[in-house]
Amino acid sequence: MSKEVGITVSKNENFSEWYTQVVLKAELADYAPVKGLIVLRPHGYAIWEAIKSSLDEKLKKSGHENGFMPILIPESLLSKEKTHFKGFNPEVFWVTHSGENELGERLALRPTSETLVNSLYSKWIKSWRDLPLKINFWNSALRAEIKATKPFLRTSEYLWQEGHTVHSTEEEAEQEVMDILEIYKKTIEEELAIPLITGKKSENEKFVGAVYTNTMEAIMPDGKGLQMGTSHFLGQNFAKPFEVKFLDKNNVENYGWQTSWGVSWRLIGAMIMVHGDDRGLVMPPKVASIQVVIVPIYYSGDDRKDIIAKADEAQKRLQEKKIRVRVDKRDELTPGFKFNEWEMKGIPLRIEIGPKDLAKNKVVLVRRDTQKKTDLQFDKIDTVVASTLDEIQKNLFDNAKKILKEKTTEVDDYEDFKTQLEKGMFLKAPWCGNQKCEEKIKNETGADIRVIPFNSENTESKCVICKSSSEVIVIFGRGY
RNA sequence: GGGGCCGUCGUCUAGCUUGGUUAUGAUGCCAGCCUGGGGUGCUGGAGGUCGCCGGUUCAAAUCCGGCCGGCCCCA
Repeated sequence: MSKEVGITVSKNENFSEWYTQVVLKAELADYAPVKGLIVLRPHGYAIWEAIKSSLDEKLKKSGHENGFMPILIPESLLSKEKTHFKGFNPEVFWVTHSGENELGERLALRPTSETLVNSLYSKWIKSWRDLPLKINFWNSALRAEIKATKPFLRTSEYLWQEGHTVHSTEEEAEQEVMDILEIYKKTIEEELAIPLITGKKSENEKFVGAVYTNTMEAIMPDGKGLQMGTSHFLGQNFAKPFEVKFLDKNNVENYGWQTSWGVSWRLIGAMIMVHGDDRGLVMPPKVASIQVVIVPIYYSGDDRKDIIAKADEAQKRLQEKKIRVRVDKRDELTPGFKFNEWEMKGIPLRIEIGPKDLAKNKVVLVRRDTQKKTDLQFDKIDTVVASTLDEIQKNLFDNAKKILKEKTTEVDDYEDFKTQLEKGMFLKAPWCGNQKCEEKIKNETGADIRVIPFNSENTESKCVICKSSSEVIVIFGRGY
C-alpha cells in the first residue's frame, strides 16, 4: 500500500536522491550520530564480506599476508615524510586528550598507514632475505569529509584494505604495482560486474608521497567518474626518511623499494549506482549475500505445510550446488509485499512456489535484472538456477560495458569538450602533459584527468587546450 | 569553496504565517481474526525530551539566536 517503503524517485530523474534512498531503504547502511560517519547494516556488510573474501583469496595466493596496525599515529611520525603530511593534514582527525589530561603529543587517527608501517619495517628488515615483504591490512581509514556525507562515497571513516610492500629492486616493486592492479581489475570486473579503465594518475592527482599512482576508473550512469582503487609506486620516498634499509647479497646497504595500494567500500557505492534501477538495488550474483529467495505462496494451512516442504526441498537442492538461498517463511506478509521487498534489496533471483506449481511439479523463476518470469520444472531447478545466475552476472557486466562505451567520446576541440561534458560524458582528449592545461580545464569546467590509460602515448594530435603537440590521450571527466 | 532547502512517534506528515488546555493523520509495529500468484481487510493496542541548548513571554512545536544533523544545486 504505502509507496513510502519503496523507492520514490526514479534513477533517471534524480540520481542523487535515488542513491540515498537505495542505501537506506535496502538496509545497506544508516547514518551514525556523528556527521560524516555511517553504520553498515548486515545486508551491506555482507557485500563487503564478499568483496573481501574474493580479494583476500587472490592476495594470499600471490604471497601477501594479513596483519594489523593500530589506529593512532603520533604526529611526529605522520609528519616525517613532509610532502605526504602536507597532502593529508587538512583532513586528519587528532586525538589530543586522554580523559581530562592533554597529551604530550597529538595522535592522528590514521588517514593511511604508510608512516606507521615504515617505522616498523625499518625494524623488521635487515637483509635481502627479509624481502619481499608483502603485508596487507583490512582496517578502516579516517579522513575528515564533512561538507556532504554520501554513504560509501564520501564518509569520514571507511572500510578498506591497504597493502604495503617492500622489494629489493625497483623493477620488482613496479611489477608488484601492476600485479595488484590486475588483481583488483579481475575482482571488480568479475565479481562486481563493473568495467574499468586502467592507467596512471596525472602528477596533480597522484597519491601524495608516491612516485606515481596507477588507478582504475569506472563511469557512473550520471556521467561522473569514480576512482575504484589505486596502486602506488612509492620508490624510496618513504624508505629514505624512515631508513628502511637492507644488506644485499654483496653486503651493500640499500634502501628498499616500496608500493602501497588499496580499495575501499566505495566499490559498494559503485555497484549500487551502476546496476541499481527504479525498484532499488541490483546485486551481481557473485557478491550477493542471498542469491535466490524462495517465496512460498499458500491459501490454507494445509497448503502451507506442503508448500513449505517443497520450498525447503528446493533450498536443499540449491545449497548442494553452493547457491546461497533463503526461504521467506514470514506469515504476516503477503507474497506481493515480499516480491517488492526482495527486489528493493537486490536479490538476483526469486523462486515462487504456490499450489498451482505444486500440482504441476514446477516453480516460477523471476530474474531481478530483466524482471522476466519463466516456469521451471522442479527437477531442473538446480542446474537452471545456477546457469541463470551466471547469465545475470554476465548481463549486468554487458550492460555496464555498454554504458561505459556510450558515455565515452573522443574530442579534440575545447568547445566540443565543454558541450560533451555538459551531457555527462567521459572525454578522450589529447593532452600536452602540461599541468597548466590540466588546471585550466579543472577551473573552467570542473573536470579533471581521471586516468591516463596505459599505452595511450600520442604525439600526432594537438592538446585540447593549448594546441601544442600532445603527449598522450587521456580521459577527462567530472568525478566523485 | 559558494548558494539554497529541511529537521514533529520507526517512516511520511498536519499544526508554525497570527504563541494558548490532551500535538493531526496515514503507514509501520504488537495482539486476534481474515487473507495470500505484485506493496490485503477488520477490530483493538502500544509508541512523542516536536533535533539540541539558550533567549523572549504569564504561556513556545510555533517567535529570536547559537549549535548539531540531513538533503539539493553550483565549482
